[in-house]
Amino acid sequence: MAQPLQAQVKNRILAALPALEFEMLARNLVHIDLALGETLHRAGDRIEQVYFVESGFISALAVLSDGSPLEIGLIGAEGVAGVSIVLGATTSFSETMCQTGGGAYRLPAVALKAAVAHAPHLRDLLLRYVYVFGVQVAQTAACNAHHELGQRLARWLLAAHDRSGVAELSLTQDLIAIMLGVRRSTVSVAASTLQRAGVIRYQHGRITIIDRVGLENAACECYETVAGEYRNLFGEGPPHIAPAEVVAD
Amino acid sequence: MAQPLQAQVKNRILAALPALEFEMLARNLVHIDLALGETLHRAGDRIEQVYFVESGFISALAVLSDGSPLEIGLIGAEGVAGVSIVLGATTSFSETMCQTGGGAYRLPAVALKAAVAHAPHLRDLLLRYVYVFGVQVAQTAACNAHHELGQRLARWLLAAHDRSGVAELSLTQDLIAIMLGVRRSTVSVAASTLQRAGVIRYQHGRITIIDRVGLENAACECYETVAGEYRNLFGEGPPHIAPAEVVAD
DNA sequence: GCCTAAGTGTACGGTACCGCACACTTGTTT
DNA sequence: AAACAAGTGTGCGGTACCGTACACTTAGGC
Repeated sequence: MAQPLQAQVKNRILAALPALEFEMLARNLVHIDLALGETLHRAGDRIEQVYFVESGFISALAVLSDGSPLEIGLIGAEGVAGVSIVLGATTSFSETMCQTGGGAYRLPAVALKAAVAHAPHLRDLLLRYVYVFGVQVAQTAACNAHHELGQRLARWLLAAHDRSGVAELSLTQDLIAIMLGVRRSTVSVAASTLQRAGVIRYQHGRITIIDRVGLENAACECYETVAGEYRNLFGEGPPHIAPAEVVAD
Repeated sequence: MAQPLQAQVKNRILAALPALEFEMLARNLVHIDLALGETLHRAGDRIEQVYFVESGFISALAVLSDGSPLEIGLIGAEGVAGVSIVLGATTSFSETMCQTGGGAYRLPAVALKAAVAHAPHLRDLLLRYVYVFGVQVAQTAACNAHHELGQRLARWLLAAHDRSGVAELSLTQDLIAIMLGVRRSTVSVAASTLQRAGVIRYQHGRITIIDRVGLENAACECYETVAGEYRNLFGEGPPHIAPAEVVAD
């Protein structure tokens, strides 16, 4: 398991670091494959490792005492799972799990904490990421209270599309329903509406985004609000980015 | 307007600082009175000042594009409004406004940024506060999706009670309805249920908490989850703190 | 090809809250 | 004391989603 070359790293935080700071981490970065459904952090457990996502995306979930999880944010190649250790947290409030299969660079939490103390660019980037992720969570709170499932579903699909970079996602309605905190049958109705409108297509755990613009029109404002914050994270992007390149909502 | 003496400061972050670090801020701290309904930061505006709350409490609101606000978090004497500048943000995502009347120490954002660079305890405390506030927001997202208004109302009243430290609050059902993102008439029903149960009493914009334990029983788990995080913020408190002393959810 | 599990469509009574309206009560102003 | 604004209780049709159940379709293993 050789050290990664920064030029080959897809994670945008790692890629944006000055070479010197990247080298501080590189020794401890281990590339791992993420299986579909794999849990990275369990709610309440110590954060031993952090994960710089390379491909696929990760859900951060709040787990209520009755055991029902609910998604509070998505993490893709723009981010890190377990980043709250840079705020001084030692345990994980949320559960983080991979929804798609993918890859990530794993780094011991202690290594990140140590590096942050001597790598100002890394620290600033991570703190800015914390901020943007916080915006995502806050917008989700408002969205959950105010917007209908059809809009929320469209928003979520867009976010998943942005992060995974692929138009065909392996996702069951069952899973989506858990993420959004609604019945599976409710998702079924909303999804078939989107399908009839021709913006998505799906069969048996495979959702394909056909008409991205149509999906954006079907989504609530929350998508664009959060997407704008993410665009600012790594400096201004072009006004319109190809879907697979976008890092958004 | 003399410099504040640290011993007299009620804000828990300022009070917890080493004397040396407090002195770095003291020159620029200005005590101000917060009027009921006063807005401290407007969504999207630059953060020019931050506010270390001394008394009363402040709501952080997400404002949707249709103009409807929704509360994402409460800030009391345990916290700071505008703290996201320590994450590198320059503008405010949320709107912050005072719900109660109260007081705060105002500090120019640039002064805080400058101090943070040379005051490690201040920086660590602020980052930990950011973390706990984030937990509050995340729990609110889940709560909005899953819990009924009766529970959410009880949770909110407990949080307001903790932060203000007084059992009698000047709050109309109208205001609460906006915070919780529901109709005023829905609050009316839930509130009168709590009143009939004898846990609160209210008339004409004045709510009194009579039975705190009863209120805790009526609230969802979200109260206690977040309260626990806040207890950890300044080190472990005693297992049971007198209501007026609690800094919670 | 057949069997089974996984995934999806649909139905149906029930409930929480919406959206709106209006009457009533309380405190304040003059 | 009268007038008024602010705050609250209540009603009522409408809707989104719950909770649950069941039938149907598709993919994959044998």
